[in-house]
Amino acid sequence: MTRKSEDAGRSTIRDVAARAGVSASTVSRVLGGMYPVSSATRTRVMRAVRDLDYVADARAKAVAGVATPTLAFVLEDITGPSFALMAHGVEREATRLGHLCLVCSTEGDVQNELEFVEMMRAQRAAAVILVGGAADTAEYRDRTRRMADSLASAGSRLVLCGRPPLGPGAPVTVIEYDNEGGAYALVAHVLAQGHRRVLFLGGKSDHTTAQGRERGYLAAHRARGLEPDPDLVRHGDFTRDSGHRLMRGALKDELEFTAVVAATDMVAAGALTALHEAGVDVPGDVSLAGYDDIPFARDLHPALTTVHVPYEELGRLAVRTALGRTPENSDQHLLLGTHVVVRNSVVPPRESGGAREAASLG
Amino acid sequence: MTRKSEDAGRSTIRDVAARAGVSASTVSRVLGGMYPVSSATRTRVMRAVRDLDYVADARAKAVAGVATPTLAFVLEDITGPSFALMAHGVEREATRLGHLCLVCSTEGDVQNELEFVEMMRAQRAAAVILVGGAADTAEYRDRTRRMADSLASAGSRLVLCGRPPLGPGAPVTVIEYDNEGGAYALVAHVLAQGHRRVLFLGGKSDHTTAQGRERGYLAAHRARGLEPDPDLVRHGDFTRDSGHRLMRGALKDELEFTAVVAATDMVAAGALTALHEAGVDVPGDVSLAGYDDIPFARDLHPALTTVHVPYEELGRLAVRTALGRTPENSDQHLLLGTHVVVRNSVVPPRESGGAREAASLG
DNA sequence: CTCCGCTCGGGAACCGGTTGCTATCCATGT
DNA sequence: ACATGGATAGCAACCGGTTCCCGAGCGGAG
Repeated sequence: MTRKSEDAGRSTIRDVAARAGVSASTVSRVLGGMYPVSSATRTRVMRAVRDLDYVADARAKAVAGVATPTLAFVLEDITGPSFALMAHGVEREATRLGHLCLVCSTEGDVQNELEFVEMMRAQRAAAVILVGGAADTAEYRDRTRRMADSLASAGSRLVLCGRPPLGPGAPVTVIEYDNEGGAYALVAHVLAQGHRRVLFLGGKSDHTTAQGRERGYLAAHRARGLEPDPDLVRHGDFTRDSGHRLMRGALKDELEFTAVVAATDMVAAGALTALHEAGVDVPGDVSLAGYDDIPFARDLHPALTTVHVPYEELGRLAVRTALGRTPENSDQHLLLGTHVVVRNSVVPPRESGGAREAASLG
Repeated sequence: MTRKSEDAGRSTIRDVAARAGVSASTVSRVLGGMYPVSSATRTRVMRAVRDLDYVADARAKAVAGVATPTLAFVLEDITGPSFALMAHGVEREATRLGHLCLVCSTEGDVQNELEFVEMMRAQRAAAVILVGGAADTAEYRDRTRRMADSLASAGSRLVLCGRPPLGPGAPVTVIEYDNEGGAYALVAHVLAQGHRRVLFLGGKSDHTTAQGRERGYLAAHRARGLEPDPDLVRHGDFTRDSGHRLMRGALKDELEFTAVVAATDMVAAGALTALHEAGVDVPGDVSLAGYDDIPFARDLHPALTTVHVPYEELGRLAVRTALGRTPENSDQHLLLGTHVVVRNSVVPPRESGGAREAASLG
């Protein structure tokens, strides 16, 4: 009868006070715990709190100066495995540090991003983490710079996570991974197996992540004194469907190659399926490599050789750095390492063969 | 010089008022837009707002009665593909409806869940969405019921999404999908191909989602007058590693079967890899089916026959229903359909053969 | 028997907004 | 010329908390 029968909506601290026969200040103090209160009073108050199922309004507390620290992260689409990994890292670390965690997916729309950052400023979020590559245009830098300043002047902080850094002096924390280096190492590995015509299935050509991986591809060739045939690099996006489409196109064009390097594991997965559909054996006829080392990579058949990116760690680091209190490290820029993980999808080429013959036999 | 030179932290509405030479009320009104203000005043105020880069504190607004609607969802681990899909649906629909979106992953810890729900109550979230199966114990019902009441009395709402429903009368919205039905249809399909010994790789035996799928497996057999060999159902969890381990175990035990039904696509992926490793051909020697229809399922080789679950729609519906204003539909319970999607991993069994012989030959 | 200091609780101001009520100004209508 | 009223802007109260400051009661020391 007593317990929670008198709901009728959220109760205030004054309701509790009235029920306990004390003042609101006293309730606040026993809940705060940092103030001497007689145990009799404490008991009465606690009882009233339980009876009313009272929880102090976090927004009101915030206004009064006792904020619930909050942090936001925005990505394009949480559905992508590598994004999900980062999100997980961010979320874990944030809650470990006692922060609430707001998400927003922009679906690639700049306008959404802008609006969301504005909301976060209104929420007085401790930090806003922008995740994932983007086109590095002047407009991008300008816009992002403005967000950074705006956030900074509100006592908040912008974090760029795997996203093109701004010029120096911007109040921004940047966490990246060695994107180009990973691609370089991977392609070097493929080349070392003896492949000479390796097809590159890239992403959008203005997307910095895609660019970095393509640069690695080129650099690895040049380091061996090779100049890759321009016909061998094709552009799409980072989706599974793009890999499938691009691969089918390459097959139809009767392009000659003995290995394929995909810009992401998703692209590789699509490409692999297209290869299977065309009757091309992987890695027998054609070797295949991916990028990201998403959990699924090892369950592809053959298990995918790829480059490991510490996505979850990236996310964790992003929040730890953003929330790091030391003021001297204000404009940090971190770079995490990547490494290739060798599985079964890349082997030396046959003396003769490759995609063209395999497909025409199929 | 003028612009944003006078940062020094967030500015208040009174700063803006002072700079524009008006009162705080006036600033509030021009920002609110719903009150007649002379255009001269409006201009001065807007200019001050821009100069100071002012954004009203959302928490203060909330206290004053103009809340930013917020909604929370909590899941075990956003890294799982089906969870990610639901998260995406939730997030999309929430922002479409103008809500902010808080996340929390519990890592399976009940304590975390409880604490988070309490925070959400303090935040006055419009709804809290609990995602993913759980053990349906008395303790679970009791605890969840308590959360529901607590939230309800604070004017909020608990949504159970793919999670065991409470008894009637609980102030809860439940969104489920036809878990057992999907499994039934899938196993019926496998049986219809002629398989008689089908191995079931299940999840935790107290987990309701796992139970539902297992019930479907059993029911499909019985509908045909078959009683499956108890040795053919094995329990693990819903991870890729579990599938791998279970499959290896079954192979080592020289269990006889011609088809495998995995409780999730992840489990199927692990099992498939184990099968490949043992030199068993899929679907030649053994057929394989999964559950969830995660995007990756069709890039497995062979492309995985599985049952499609409308996860994203589930998430969208969860928020739409939770936020649905009609008060008559207070204790809603929705059930979404599932359907099997036939790909290449299930074919009729060979006259003789199956896993045992294939493995011993390999 | 005072006086002092400590413990404990209440009143009121404040946080950063919103909004009801009121006062002023100015342009009409007659 | 005066009443009338619409358009604007300001004052002050309020939202739900926290905390500063102060006073009351009480026990021990001098």
